[in-house]
Amino acid sequence: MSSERGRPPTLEHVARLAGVSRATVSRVVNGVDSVDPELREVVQQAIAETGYVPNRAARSLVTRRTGAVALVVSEPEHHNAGGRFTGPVLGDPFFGRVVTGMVSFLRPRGIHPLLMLVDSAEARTDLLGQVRQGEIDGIVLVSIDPQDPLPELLAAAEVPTVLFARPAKDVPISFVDVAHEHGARLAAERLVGHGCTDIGTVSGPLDTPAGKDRLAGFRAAMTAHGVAEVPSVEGDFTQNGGESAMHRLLAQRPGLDGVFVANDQMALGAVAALRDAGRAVPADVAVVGFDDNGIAAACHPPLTTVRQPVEDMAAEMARILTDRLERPGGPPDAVIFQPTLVIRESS
Amino acid sequence: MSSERGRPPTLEHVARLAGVSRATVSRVVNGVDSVDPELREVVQQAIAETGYVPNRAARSLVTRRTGAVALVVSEPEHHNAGGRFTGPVLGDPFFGRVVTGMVSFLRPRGIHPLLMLVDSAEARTDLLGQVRQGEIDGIVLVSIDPQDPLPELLAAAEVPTVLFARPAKDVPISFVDVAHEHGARLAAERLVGHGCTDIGTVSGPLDTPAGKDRLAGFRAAMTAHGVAEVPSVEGDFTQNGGESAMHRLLAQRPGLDGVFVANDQMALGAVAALRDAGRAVPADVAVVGFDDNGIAAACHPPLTTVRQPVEDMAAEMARILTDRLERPGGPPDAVIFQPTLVIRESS
DNA sequence: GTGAAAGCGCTAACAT
DNA sequence: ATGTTAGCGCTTTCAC
Repeated sequence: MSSERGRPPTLEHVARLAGVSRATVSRVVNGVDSVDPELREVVQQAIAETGYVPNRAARSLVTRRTGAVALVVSEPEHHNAGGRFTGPVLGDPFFGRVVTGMVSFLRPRGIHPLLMLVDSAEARTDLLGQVRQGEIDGIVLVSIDPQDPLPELLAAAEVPTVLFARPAKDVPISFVDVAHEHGARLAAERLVGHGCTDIGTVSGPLDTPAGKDRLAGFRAAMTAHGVAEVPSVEGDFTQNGGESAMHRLLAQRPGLDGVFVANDQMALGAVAALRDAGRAVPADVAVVGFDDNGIAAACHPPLTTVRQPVEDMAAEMARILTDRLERPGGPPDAVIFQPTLVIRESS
Repeated sequence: MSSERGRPPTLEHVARLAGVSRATVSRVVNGVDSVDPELREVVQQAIAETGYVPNRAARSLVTRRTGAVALVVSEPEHHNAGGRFTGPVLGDPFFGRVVTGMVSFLRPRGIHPLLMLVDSAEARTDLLGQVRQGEIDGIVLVSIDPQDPLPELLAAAEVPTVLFARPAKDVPISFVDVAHEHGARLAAERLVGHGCTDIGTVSGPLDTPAGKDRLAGFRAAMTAHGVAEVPSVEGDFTQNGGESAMHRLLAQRPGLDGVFVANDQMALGAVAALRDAGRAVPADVAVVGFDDNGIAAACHPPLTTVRQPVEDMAAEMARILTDRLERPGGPPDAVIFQPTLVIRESS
C-alpha cells in the first residue's frame, strides 16, 4: 500500500494488451473507419479492460486544439479596489441560467467550459493571448456594454465566438437572441387586453439593440391598436434607473394605468415608484416586465413578464460554437428565439 | 497575406534569440533563481521581443499537472427532462458571487476555473475520472444537499478540495464558512434592540449545519437576553417553505412582533405570509434574514439581513486550494468568516 | 488495413 | 550556473 497512485493507462498499454500498434489504437479511439472490424473489437476490449482514457494534454500538444471552450463574461470595470464587487451580469440569476443551458449541451459531449471574466483592457489582451496560444478553441460571450470592443476584437482575430444578443455595432459574428419586437408586442397586447387605456413604457438604453427593439416593437403594437403616440422614458436597465424613470413617466402622464417596462430589474424599481406615488399594482396601474430573470417570480406582486428562454438560448450558443469548431468557416449564424408571456399578478 | 497564422513562438525560438539553451529559458520562465542575473535579463528581453507564452499542453504533459481548478456545483437532480432547469444554486445570485470571488484570486495568477455541474451519480463518476486523468488539479465545491456523497468521495480519493460551508457529515476536508451563531446573534440583537418582545424564528433544515447553527446561535442569544423559550418552526431554505413556515409560526404565536428567518429566500416567503395575514413589515412585525443574497436589497421592504461575505469566502477557497496544490498534505483547513448585519427596512 | 517513426513544446535529470 | 538529453502520450505521415 504505497503512496504511489499508479499512472493511468496509456495508448501503449492498450496496444500491448491488444497486440497491435499504438497507431491502431489511436485510430479506434478517434473513430477512423479504416480499421478492421475484428481488430477494432479487440482494441475496444482492451480499452475497456484497462480503463483507458486519452490524455488531453498529449493530444492537444499534437493537434494544437484543446477542445476547450470558454464562457466569457465581459463587464465594464467596477472601479472597486479588490475587483471583488459582483457586477450586473454575475449578480443576476441570468448568469446561472446561461451556465445551465451551456452545460446541458456541453457536458454530454465531455466538454467543460472555462470561466473567464473580462473587465479591463488587460484582461482582454490576456484573453486574446490565451486564444492565440490555443488554450481555448472557442468562446461563448456575454457582453453587456454596447461600447465593448471585445466582440469586434474577437471577430477580427477570427476566434470562433457566439454572442448572447445581437451586437450593438454591426460585427460579423454569430449570435443568439430573442425576438424583442415580438416580446414587446406580447406585452402591449396584455396591457390593452387588461383594459388599460393610458399606456406608457419605460424603455431600455436606446444605444442597445434590446432597448431599441423592445421600444420599437411596443410602439408598433400600440399603433396597431390605434394608439399612435406612446409616452416613453428611457431607463438604463437597472432597478434604480427604473424607479426614477417611472417617476418621470408618472409626472408626464399622471393618468397612466398600464406600463411596459423593458426589463424586470427596472420593473422592480417601477413598482417601487408606483407604490411610492400611491398607485397600487395592478389595481391602479398594470405592469409588464421583460426577461423573467428570477426575481420576477419572487417579488411582490409577482411580475407578469416576457420570458426569454435563456437556458435554451445558451444551449444553442454552445451548439453553434461546437459546430463551428468542427467545420470552420461560413457566414455567422444568427438564431432568434421566441419569447413567451408569463402571466403573474402585476397585470 | 496567406491564411496561415504562424505558430506562436516556442522556447526554442526564445533560446535561439537569446543565444542560450532551452533549459535556461525554461528556468527563467519558471522563476528558478540559479540563473545569472545578466542572462536572465537577456532572456526576458527575448521573451518580450517574441511575445512568448508557455504552451500549457506541453508543460502539463511533462509535469502531469494542468494547473486547472474546477468550480463544481453539486445539486440534487432536478428530475427534469432535458437537464435544463436551473437549480437552487445556479438560480441564485449567490453563484455569481462565488464566481466573482474565485476569479478575483485566480485570474491574477493566470488560472481560470473550469465549470462543472454534478447532479447525478454518472456525473460524479465522470468527475472522479477527470481528476484521475489529471485534467483537474483541485476543486472548489459548492454542495447543497447534506446527503451529497461527493465531499466524502473527493476526500477519500485525496483530491485537493475546498468546500463552501462545513460538511454535514464529519469529512476530513477543507472548508470555508461563516460564523453562523454569531450571525444569528446579530439578528437577535437587532430584533430586541428594535423593541420586539414576542420573537420567533423560522429555521433552516435541521439536518444542515447552517440550519442547526443559526438556530442554536439565535436561541443562545435570546437566552442571554432572558428569553429561554424561542418559538421556532423548521423551513427548507426555499421561498415557499418560508411562507408556509411563517404561517405555521403565526398560528402558533399570534402576537409575534419579530422574526429571524434563517435565509433571505425564506424571508421573502415569510414577508409574503405576513402580508397575507395582514401584518405590516416592519410596523407590526420586524424581520431579519440571513445571507444578503441580492434579492434582499431589491425586494419590498428591503430586507435587514445578516450578510455572508461570499466573495471573500470564495476568494479564500481559491487561496487555500492553490496553496494546497503547491504544498500538499497537512490537515484540512477551516476558515470562518464573520458576518455583518446589513440594516435596511424590514427591521 | 496496419505498423514504424517522427515529432508537438516542454521539464527534469544528469553532465559539465 | 548552464547545456545536453531523454522523454511525457499522443497523432500523423509514410511505408508496407
